[in-house]
Amino acid sequence: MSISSHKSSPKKTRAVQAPQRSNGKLRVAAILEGAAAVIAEKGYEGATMAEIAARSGTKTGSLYRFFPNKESLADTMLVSARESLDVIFDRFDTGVNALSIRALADDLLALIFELLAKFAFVKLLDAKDWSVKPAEFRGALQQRIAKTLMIHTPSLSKKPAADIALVILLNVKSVVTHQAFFNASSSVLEEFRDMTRLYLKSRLGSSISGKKGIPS
Amino acid sequence: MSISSHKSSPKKTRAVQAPQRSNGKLRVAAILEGAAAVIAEKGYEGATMAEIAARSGTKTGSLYRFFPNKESLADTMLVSARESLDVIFDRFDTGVNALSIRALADDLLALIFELLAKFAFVKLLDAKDWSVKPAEFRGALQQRIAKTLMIHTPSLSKKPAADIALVILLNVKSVVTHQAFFNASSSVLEEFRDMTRLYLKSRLGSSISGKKGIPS
Amino acid sequence: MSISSHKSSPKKTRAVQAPQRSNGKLRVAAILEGAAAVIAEKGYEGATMAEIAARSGTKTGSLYRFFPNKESLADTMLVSARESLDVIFDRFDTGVNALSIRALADDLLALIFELLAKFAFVKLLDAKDWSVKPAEFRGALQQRIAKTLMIHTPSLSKKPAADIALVILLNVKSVVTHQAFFNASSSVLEEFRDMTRLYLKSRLGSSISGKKGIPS
Amino acid sequence: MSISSHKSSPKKTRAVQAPQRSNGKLRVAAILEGAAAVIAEKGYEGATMAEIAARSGTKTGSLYRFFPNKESLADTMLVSARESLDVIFDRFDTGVNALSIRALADDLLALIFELLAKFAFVKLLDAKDWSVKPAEFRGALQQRIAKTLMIHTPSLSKKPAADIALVILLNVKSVVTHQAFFNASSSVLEEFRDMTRLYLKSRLGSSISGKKGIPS
DNA sequence: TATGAATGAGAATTCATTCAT
DNA sequence: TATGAATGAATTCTCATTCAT
Repeated sequence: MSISSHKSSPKKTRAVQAPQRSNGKLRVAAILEGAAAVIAEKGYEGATMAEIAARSGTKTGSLYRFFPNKESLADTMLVSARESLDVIFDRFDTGVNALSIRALADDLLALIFELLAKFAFVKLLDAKDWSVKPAEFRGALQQRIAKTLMIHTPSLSKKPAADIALVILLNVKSVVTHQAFFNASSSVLEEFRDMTRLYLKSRLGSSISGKKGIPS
Repeated sequence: MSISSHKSSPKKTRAVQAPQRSNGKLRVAAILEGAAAVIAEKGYEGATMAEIAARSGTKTGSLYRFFPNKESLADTMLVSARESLDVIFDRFDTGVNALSIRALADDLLALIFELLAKFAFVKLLDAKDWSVKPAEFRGALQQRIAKTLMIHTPSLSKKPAADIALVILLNVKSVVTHQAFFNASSSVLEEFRDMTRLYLKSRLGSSISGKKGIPS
Repeated sequence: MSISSHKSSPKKTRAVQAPQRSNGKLRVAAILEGAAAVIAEKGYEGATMAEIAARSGTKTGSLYRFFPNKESLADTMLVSARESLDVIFDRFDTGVNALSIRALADDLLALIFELLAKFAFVKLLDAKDWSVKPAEFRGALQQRIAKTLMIHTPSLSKKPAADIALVILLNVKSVVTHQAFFNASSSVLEEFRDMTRLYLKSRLGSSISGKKGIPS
Repeated sequence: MSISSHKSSPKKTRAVQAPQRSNGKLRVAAILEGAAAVIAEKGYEGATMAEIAARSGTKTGSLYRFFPNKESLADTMLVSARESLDVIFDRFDTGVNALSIRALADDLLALIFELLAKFAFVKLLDAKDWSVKPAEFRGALQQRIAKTLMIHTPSLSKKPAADIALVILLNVKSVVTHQAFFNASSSVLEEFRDMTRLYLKSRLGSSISGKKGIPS
């Protein structure tokens, strides 16, 4: 997959190559890493190509060798993040059937929490988006959560699953962004975990099939 | 669009385009209003002094007669918003004792929702803050919510009240920012209302003092 | 007429004002003059905003106060040139009836020559155009010449008049650009004058109405 | 598209995309060809080394193995074009004696027209030159035309021959650049052909030596 | 020898802030 | 006092040219 496979808006078409030497691959990796860091910190608009370059040990000119513009650089980050999604969730789904609702809430929260930490740059649902890609990513994540919910509770139909997934996602997001501001290891996480348990029990618990553990 | 028309927002003196014989107070008010509008729309970084001036019926030069720089202008906006807080909440507190937990959840949600709509410029908990003031505002809002909770449930002590307040605040924030992206009339609002009810019942309901209405 | 009245391509819409203080008007005039000089010398692409600014005694930032971008700056030059056209030609038309064909050729050539010298920046029919404006200007000039020809020789119909006008225009252009390269006061001008006489006689002379002087 | 298919252009070895085991000569030829194509299309400034490389089936790095810089690459192009001149004109001169003035005008025009099409990259007499080489090429072409004129009309002395040659050259140039802008099948070509006939008759016709065909 | 990759010097454009009238 | 105007620093993006492998 060529790095520059972003049709996006009718930007200029320049010859931008995927890296072909090991050196180049390293450089691209460094750039993506630097970009992730800077964007996570300052947001898309706030991140400057100069700082991304500096944090990658390059000069801006080199950025443009691999990415046609700032947008495509940020988009590429998201695309690769999206590819990790399935891997991570598929593994999670393996054991999901055995979980009590409470455990499901806890583990799902932890999983997504980790995910958002890893892909901090997403700044999910924040400010203005820089392209369609962030929305696509959010959508993909939501749907993936919904899928997992339906695996756990097969009686759940599509629409409510999507709704519940969104709520869970937003809950994690709340904690994440809050921690960014009050890095205090406050008790918020506990509160949200508890609230999510309550919520999930109310939504998934109606399937009286008591097979899954005893209610807390 | 308010969740439930609790209290229609006041007058709302629109910025005047026509030459405005400057009573300093009026001019400052117009500027703050213009700034609020522009920042709500574009965020702090995205807002330009030129546009703020235009939307206030002034010129950039005049902005600097009243505010030394962009940051102080935005900060002042926040400070004046913070002053409104007490007024609004004090009125709300009047009737809060009579509310069932469910009603408390609903009304509090509606109130904060309105508040965030009115002070949209805060872009609460979003991206990078431009100074300490946004955080201070968030803190003030959280504390004010906590105070109201303690009025409703006197047995509640400070720390848990603050935690609960934060959760409620973040819940509203989730709905607000989500709506900004999917202005779809999605069912998210319902979900969050319900979740908040569950959460509040679990947190405030332990005070068995059944005086407050019948459980839903 | 606002300076920035260029709808052109969907460029960003920034607040660009026409100058309102005498100082500003002077500055704009200086800018246009500087731009004309630089563009005449280096062409549109070759001209940098920095050099235009320098030659106008300004900084690039000020350029953008009056013109939203490079293109509109160049276009404005052309628009004002186009406005001069009618004035100049109308005066010329006054006496055109009395001219012999030979004199018509000579005087018309001289007039257009002067014009192109004055509006050297047009670099008529050269390289890539920067917008539609140059083509419009060329078209306007051609049509204006054609009109004059039809005044002189009323029997001339529209199409041939336009053709002849184009040839004359291109002849002048040849001389002008050639002189730019071989600034030698070579005899080219004489040659072209003579050729144009021959050509005009062949095209306009068929109207045997000998009223206009004796053939050379 | 040639005026009249006097001589179909030679082989025209297309640039090869496939890995080209570099016989230096071949590689250089491919580069020159690519450069000619790109420069003809975008002009000297507009042509990028990257695009020239791409169109030559090479990489920019290799360009610099054969040419020290962009200018020398373009210059070399011109030099090789200049060498073709004599070949083409010598063949033309063979039959030139038999031509009537009218035929001379027509054939010469056609020949130069083809030439300029073939060496389109010259963008003759356009905007700023990139070095002295373009001027030299123009001079060489002019002199070669003058030589042909003197072969046809031996009584013609050097200076007038040069003048006439320049006029003819500029006439073709006018048509060429005009067509670049109004690719319309306009009647300009006819007009210029006719004008050139008139002009040549006036300049060469004085040598009453009626040997050459009947006047049209 | 061929060629990915690196880079430094611009270029256009934006904007907060200052200042003269 | 109000406000046009001036400007310098920053930002995105481009490209000829150099270099290491």
